[in-house]
Amino acid sequence: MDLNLKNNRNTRIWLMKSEPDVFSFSDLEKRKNQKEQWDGVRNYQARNFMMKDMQVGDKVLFYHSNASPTGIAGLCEVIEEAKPDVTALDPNSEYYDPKATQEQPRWFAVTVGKPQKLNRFVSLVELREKKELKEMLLLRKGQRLSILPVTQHEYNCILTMASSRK
DNA sequence: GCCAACGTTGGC
DNA sequence: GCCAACGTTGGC
Repeated sequence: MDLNLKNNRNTRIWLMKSEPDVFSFSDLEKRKNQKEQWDGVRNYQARNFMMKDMQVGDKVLFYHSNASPTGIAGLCEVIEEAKPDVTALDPNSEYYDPKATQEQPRWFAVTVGKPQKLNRFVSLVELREKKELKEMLLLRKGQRLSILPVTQHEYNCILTMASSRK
């Protein structure tokens, strides 16, 4: 499976999926200081993006998954580097991982903030219709990773879509 | 709710 | 290390 997900230092833009029923873009806007640690990720590839590749200042497309409609709900930024995801240590958390310990936290998460509204929601259906986005990882069959790198070109294209009418 | 397409687990 | 069984993701 060649998804071209290798470590890429030029990557400064990411797409992060969240189920709006759990945590939506407007939830981020309402948070104190408008920031939130991206906890609950329990996939190593997504974790490694947060631990190894994401840097403070990276741009993030906030994507609503498992929703109607699904799509890009807003923008935000990485504002703190990855730190231990303490929900893994909490037996009462739905994200509890018995294999995680204080010494070996196992799961890490960046903190995102600076939510920035888009003129409008850009749905997955619309993204699929764009020829320019044909190669976008999000749109690949079987791609389920909850954190994905986005190219500058894809980012620009989506911002243009969001600032213009359907 | 269905189910394709993944990822993870654990026996061997 | 292989791989079947199982669990999860996420669009529809």
